Amino acid sequence: MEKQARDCQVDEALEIIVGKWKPIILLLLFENKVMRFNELKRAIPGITQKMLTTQLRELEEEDIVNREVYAQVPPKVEYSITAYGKSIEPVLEAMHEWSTLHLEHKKNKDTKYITTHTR
Amino acid sequence: MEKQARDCQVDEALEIIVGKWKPIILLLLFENKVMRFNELKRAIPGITQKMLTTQLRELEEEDIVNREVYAQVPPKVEYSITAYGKSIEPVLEAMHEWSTLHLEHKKNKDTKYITTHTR
DNA sequence: TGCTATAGTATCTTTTAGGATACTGTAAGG
DNA sequence: CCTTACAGTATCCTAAAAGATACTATAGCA
Repeated sequence: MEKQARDCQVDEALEIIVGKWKPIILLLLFENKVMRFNELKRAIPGITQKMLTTQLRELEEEDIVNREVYAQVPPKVEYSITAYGKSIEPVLEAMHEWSTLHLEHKKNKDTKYITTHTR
Repeated sequence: MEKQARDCQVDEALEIIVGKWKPIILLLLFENKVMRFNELKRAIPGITQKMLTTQLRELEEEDIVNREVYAQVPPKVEYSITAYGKSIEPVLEAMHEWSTLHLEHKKNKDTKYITTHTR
């Protein structure tokens, strides 16, 4: 039953990355090192405050993202990737590379479909 | 706005792999090359027929998995990874590796927690 | 004659993720 | 005194994913 064991481990990684906004949050933090809450919000069109909060909390919970609160008014909260969080970058990169390939593959299928069924 | 472009591409990969049973299905097919429907079902404890069917159909749709039907009774249907599907293996592997690390990381956190709060 | 194996469908219900909207407190600036 | 920026909560609602359960056809076997 070693197959199940392996599966569980893949699921572990998935749980971190899955979430509609997590990949983009991580990519932004990898690029910019440190970002404030509203900075992230502005950089991610379409996200609501609630969604940004919950996704960040989940990433924080898993020790991927660091949250630093400054005792100021108006509030200032900075997010960054933890030392441990950096270890996930290769996974994002593998996915990014494959996605590029996949988009290409889909494009070709579509083209084929169109030329086959039109004249 | 190159950030959004990158994000979209990661999402592409995620859509393929996400689905509660897709990783284990893919891992099994990578290992065993060819498997019949019920063979998969028996290898994945807890999955229902409906779930197995829908997940396989989605993978087939994306050209990751091949479905071969034999005109027999009782039916015989064989599933395998397509040539294109093989290209996704590095992604699974990156995730698998990181997951191992992550489990280790979590274990350490838990241990720390326990020793800190008991006596 | 009934039973089994195979590879599914068809329905219905539950669970979870995601989203819309409104609200909070407080300092600085006009 | 009113408004803005900031970083959130609190509620409610919808849509999508997942799950439970029952059903299908048919050849071969005892």
